[in-house]
Amino acid sequence: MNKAALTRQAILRKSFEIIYRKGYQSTSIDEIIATMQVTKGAFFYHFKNKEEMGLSLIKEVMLPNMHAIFIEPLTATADPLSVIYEMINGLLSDIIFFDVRYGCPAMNLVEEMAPISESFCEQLNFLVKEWQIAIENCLEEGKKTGVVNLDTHVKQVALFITSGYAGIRNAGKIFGIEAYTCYLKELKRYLDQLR
Amino acid sequence: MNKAALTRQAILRKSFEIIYRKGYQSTSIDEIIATMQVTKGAFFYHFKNKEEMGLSLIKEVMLPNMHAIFIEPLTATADPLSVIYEMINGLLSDIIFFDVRYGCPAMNLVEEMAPISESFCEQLNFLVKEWQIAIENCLEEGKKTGVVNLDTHVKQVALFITSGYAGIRNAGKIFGIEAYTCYLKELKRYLDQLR
DNA sequence: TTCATAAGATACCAGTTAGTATGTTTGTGC
DNA sequence: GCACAAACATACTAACTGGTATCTTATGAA
Repeated sequence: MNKAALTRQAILRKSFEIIYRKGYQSTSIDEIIATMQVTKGAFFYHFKNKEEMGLSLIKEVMLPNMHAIFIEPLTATADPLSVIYEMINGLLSDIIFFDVRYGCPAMNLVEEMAPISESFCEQLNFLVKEWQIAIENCLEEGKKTGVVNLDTHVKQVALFITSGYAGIRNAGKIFGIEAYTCYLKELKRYLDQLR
Repeated sequence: MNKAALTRQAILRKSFEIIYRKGYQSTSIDEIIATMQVTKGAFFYHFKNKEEMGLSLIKEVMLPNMHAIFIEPLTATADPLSVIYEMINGLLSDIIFFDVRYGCPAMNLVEEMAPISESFCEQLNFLVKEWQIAIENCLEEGKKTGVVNLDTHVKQVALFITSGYAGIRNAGKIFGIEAYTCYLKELKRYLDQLR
């Protein structure tokens, strides 16, 4: 990768870090470039404005990362319901990419930007839908092998699970990690009941 | 109520309206006062700064309102699980206080402010906890009358439900009301399984 | 060496932000 | 009708916002 591409990626990574903690709108370009060895000229050389940077951030940083963390675990060959539980459990246990105080970067962006930006809404819709479809496929597979009850509505369940995840990330912000462990117990009960 | 108190309340109501649509940090005092016949002097006469206004907004507008919309329905005398379902159904069907694009005012504030303000976090913790406890009591009552399965962990379930609600409000922002109806079906299934 | 372009630095602008300083009106007890 | 404080109104500031215009340096082909 050449120097220009490295600079661009560095800006995106740093932006992601700060936006995760402060939100998109409250993160200023000045703050982003101040915390790294990059100037405003460089920033606007790589992105025509703040919005283009934000959208690039979703496409080039979040989508690949989320794919690895959210969808990859679902390709495991074990019992689908355990696989789904372990994916959520893994997400909530991850303290490298996530912080209980700041919730989930993707869901935070949905909350903040979906209502006020069509472009953000589209990108985030795509991101979350991809996750849901992966869960649906996982459940469908479980139906075939007889692990998942045949009258399970996979779309409904997938939405129920992803919504629950978004919600517990929200609750974690006010209740701390105890909320996570409490939630996981009930999630397990819920998933078992789909057998 | 005297004129001063009316002015104060008018500021809080208008602030609530705008903050619901734009978020707390992105709502400027200038915008609040510009959309009503009040000046900056009046604003800072009633509130020492923006934060005090925000906290007053939670205490004096949201807490009473939420109490009426979130907790009141739970005091119905019907089957507790139906009561809980109808409360969530009522919340998601309400298009007077809520808009699918903007989600839930309370959960939005949690998402935005809990991570960056201890004071907001405390207030919102209190608000959500009150709701959860009302659900717990409702379930406990159901246990007594034999409607709710005795090995149900009421705390777990209450957290699971409130989280799900917060999450579906989030999902609604990107998927629209179809997400609500889809979610409600699975919620019903989930609640029935607690019998 | 020349020179064109990519990549980045510096300084600045116009608009917006929360907050303040200082004024004016309005109500209320006496 | 006077005193005085509560309840506002007006005008301002200092800091910050996204974005631009202009300058400088590195790179690589001819």
